[in-house]
Amino acid sequence: MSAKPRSGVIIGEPARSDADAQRRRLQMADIARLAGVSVSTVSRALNGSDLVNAETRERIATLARELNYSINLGAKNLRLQRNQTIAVVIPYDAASRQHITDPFFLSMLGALADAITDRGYDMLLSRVDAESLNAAARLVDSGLAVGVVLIGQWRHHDQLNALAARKLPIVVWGAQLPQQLYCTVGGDNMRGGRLATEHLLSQGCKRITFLGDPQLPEVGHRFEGYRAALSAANVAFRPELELAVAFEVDAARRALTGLLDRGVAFDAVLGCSDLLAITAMRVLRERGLQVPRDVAVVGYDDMPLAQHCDPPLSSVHQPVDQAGAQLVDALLALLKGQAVAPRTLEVDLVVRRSSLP
Amino acid sequence: MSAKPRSGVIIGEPARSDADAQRRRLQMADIARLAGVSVSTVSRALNGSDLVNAETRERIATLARELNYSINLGAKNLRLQRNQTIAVVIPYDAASRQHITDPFFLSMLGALADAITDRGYDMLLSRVDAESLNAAARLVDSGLAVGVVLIGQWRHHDQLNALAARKLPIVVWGAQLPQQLYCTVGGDNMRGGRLATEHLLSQGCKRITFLGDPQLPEVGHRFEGYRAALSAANVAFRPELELAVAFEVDAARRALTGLLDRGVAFDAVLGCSDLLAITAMRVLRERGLQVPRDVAVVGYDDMPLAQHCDPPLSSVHQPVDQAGAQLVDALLALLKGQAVAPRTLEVDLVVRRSSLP
DNA sequence: CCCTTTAGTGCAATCGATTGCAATAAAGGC
DNA sequence: GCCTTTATTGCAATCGATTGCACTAAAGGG
Repeated sequence: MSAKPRSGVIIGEPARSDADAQRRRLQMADIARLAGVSVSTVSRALNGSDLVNAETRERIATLARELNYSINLGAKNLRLQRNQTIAVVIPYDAASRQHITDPFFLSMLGALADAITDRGYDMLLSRVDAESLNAAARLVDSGLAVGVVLIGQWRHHDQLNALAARKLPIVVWGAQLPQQLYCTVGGDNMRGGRLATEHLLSQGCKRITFLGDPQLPEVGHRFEGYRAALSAANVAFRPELELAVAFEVDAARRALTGLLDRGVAFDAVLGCSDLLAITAMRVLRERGLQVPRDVAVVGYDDMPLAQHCDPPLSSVHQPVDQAGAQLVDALLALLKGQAVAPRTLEVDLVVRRSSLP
Repeated sequence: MSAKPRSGVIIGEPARSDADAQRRRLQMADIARLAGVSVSTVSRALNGSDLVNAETRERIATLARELNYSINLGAKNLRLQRNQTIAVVIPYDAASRQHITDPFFLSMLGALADAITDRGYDMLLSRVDAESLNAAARLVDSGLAVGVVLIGQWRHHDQLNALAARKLPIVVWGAQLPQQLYCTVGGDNMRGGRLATEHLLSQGCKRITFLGDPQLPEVGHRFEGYRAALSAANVAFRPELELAVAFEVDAARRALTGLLDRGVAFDAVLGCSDLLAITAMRVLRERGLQVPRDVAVVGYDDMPLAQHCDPPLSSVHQPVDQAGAQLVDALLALLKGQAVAPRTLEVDLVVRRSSLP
C-alpha cells in the first residue's frame, strides 16, 4: 500500500466531503496538529503525565474534549499488550440450537454484566457449540479476551479439564468435582437438596419425587443431599421417584405424566429448577391434584417468577448477584497468577405456599 | 522501552520457565522462525493467498494448527482498519442500578447473541447509565465496536436523536416516533394493543383496565390501539381504568390494589408485559377474584412463562428471534451506508385460558 | 559569565499483524 | 547460451497508539 500523506492536498482528487470528514475517526495525530505539538505530547497529556507542562496538558485535554475525540482502544491495547475484555460463554446444543430459555441463565448474565462493568472490564458474550468448547479457547488465544467465564458445566468436565490444562484462564459456574483442574464457583448443591428435602419431610411428606438429571454435576449433588436427608429421617429411597430429566419443560412434563399414568403414589415434588417445578405444578393441576394439599412442590434457583406463580413457589435460593461477582473475581485472581480454589456459595430455602399445608 | 531480541539468550537472567513459555502467546514471528520463512509468508499462507507455494502453505498451516496458534485479532483489525464487534447496550437506571429482571429483555439478548454470531460478528454486552447514553457512543468512537444495538427506548428519544445526528451507527428496539433520526425495529404496538382489546371485548368485557405507562413510546402505541378498539366497539373509555405504571412488579401491584380499594369496577386487565399481567392475576386472586371468570387478563410479549402460569396467560406474541435478526441486519445495512427505514414486525394474539370464560 | 541542573518536548522504536514492491531463482524462448 | 517471463519469497512501511532516550532552552550555582 503506497502511503499518501494524510494532511497533504492531493491534486485531482475531489475535496473530502463533509460526510467523509465526519465519518473518519479522529486520531491523536489530528489533535497533535491542531494543538501544534507532537503526538507524544498528546499521548502524555491525555494520560495525565506530569512530564507535560500543566498548561499544555489542559489545552490538549480541552481540545480533545471539544472535538469529541476518544482514543483508539485497539491500538492502545496492542501497544500496552493489555486487554480489558472478559468473555462470557454459554455453550449451546448444536443439535437443537435453541435459545436459552431458563431464566436462571439470563439472570446470571445480568449479574455478570454488572460485575464485569464494575471492575472496569468489557463483556464479550459468546455462544459456542457445547461439543467443541475449545472454540472458547480461541477467544483468549486470539487476544479478544483475557479469560473466560463459562456458564453451564453440563457434562463437559473432561473438555473443561483439557482447557484448564492448556492454561486457559477459565472459571466455570457449576459443581466442584474430583480431579478438577479448572476453577468453579457454584451454590452448595448438597445443602440445597438437603434443605429442600428436609423441609418437605417436616411437612409430613414421605414420597418425594426428584425431578432432575443427576448425571449433571450440580443436579448430582442435589440428589445426594436429597438421599442424605431421606436416610437421616429413616425414609426409604424409592428409585421409581427419581425422574432423570434435563432442564426442559417438555421432558419434565412427559416424565411426570408417565409417573401419574403408572399410578405411582407420591406426595411431593422437588424440582431442580423453578421452571421444572412450575411445570410440575401445572401437570398436577391438570390431573386434578391440588398444590400443596395433595402434593407439595419445591423448586430450585428462586427466580423472581417463583414469587409470582400460583401458588407462590417454595424454592432454594441461589445468590445470583454474588455469583456473578465471585466468578469475575476468581477469574481476575487467576489472571494475576494466583491459585484459586473452587468456591461454594451459601444457599437458603425460601418457603412459600407451594409446600405448606 | 529498550528492546531485547526475543530469541537471544540473555546472560544473567534465569532461563524462562515452562510456565512462562506456555503463558506467552504464540505469534506469527514464532511460526515463521519454526517454519524457516518470513513473517510475510506466514501471513499470506494463513490467509490462503496463492502467492505462496501450495506446499509451503500447507506446511505452515499444519504447524500453526499443531501449535494451537491463533492470530491476534487486535493487531489484525488495527492493520486492516476493520472491526467485527457489535455492541449491545442495555440502559440502566442509575438510581436503582437494578438488574434486568424482565424476561423479555433477556430473551432478546439471546436472540441477538445468535443473530450476531451467525453473521460472523462478536457481541459486546454493555450496560450504560440511561441518563448519559452517549457513553454508548464511546464504544464506537473508541473503536471497540462498529455499531450499537440498543434495547430500551424508554424516554430517551431526544438523546437517541442526538446520537444519530452525530452519525453514530445505532439501531434501537422500540417504537417509531415522529421526527426520528435513528432507526428502530419494533413490534406493531398499535395492532397489539388493538388485538388484545378486541379480543377482550369479544369475550363480553366492557371495563378493561390498561396496565402500563403510555408515556413510554411502545406502551403509548399500545394504548392508542386500545382506545381505537374501544371506540370501534362503541365502548366508552374510562380514564380511571388507565393505570400508568412502569414495567415494575411493585408499582403494578400498588396501582391495582389501589384500584380495587377505590371500588372501581372492571372485568378485564390488559397488561403491557407478561410480568405485569401475571402480577395482576396474583393480586386479583388475593382479593378473591377469579381469573378469567371474574376478570379476564391478557399480557404482552408472550414469553415462555406465559404458557406455564396458572391459568395459562393469553398474550400478544412478539417475534423475538426475528427481532434479533432484523436489528442486526438493519445495523449492518447502516454500516454499509444504506439508508434504513424503521421496521415494524407483525404481532399476534395468542389466546389461552386467562381470557376465556 | 560559564557550567550544571531541570523542565518540557520530540524522535524513533515498538506492539502483531498486512501488503506493495523489489529481489531472486527457475523456466521458457530464440 | 543469453535474455525475458513467471513463481516465490522477503523487505519495509503501515495501522494508532506508548515511551525510553536525546535534545533544547531556561534557571541556578559559583
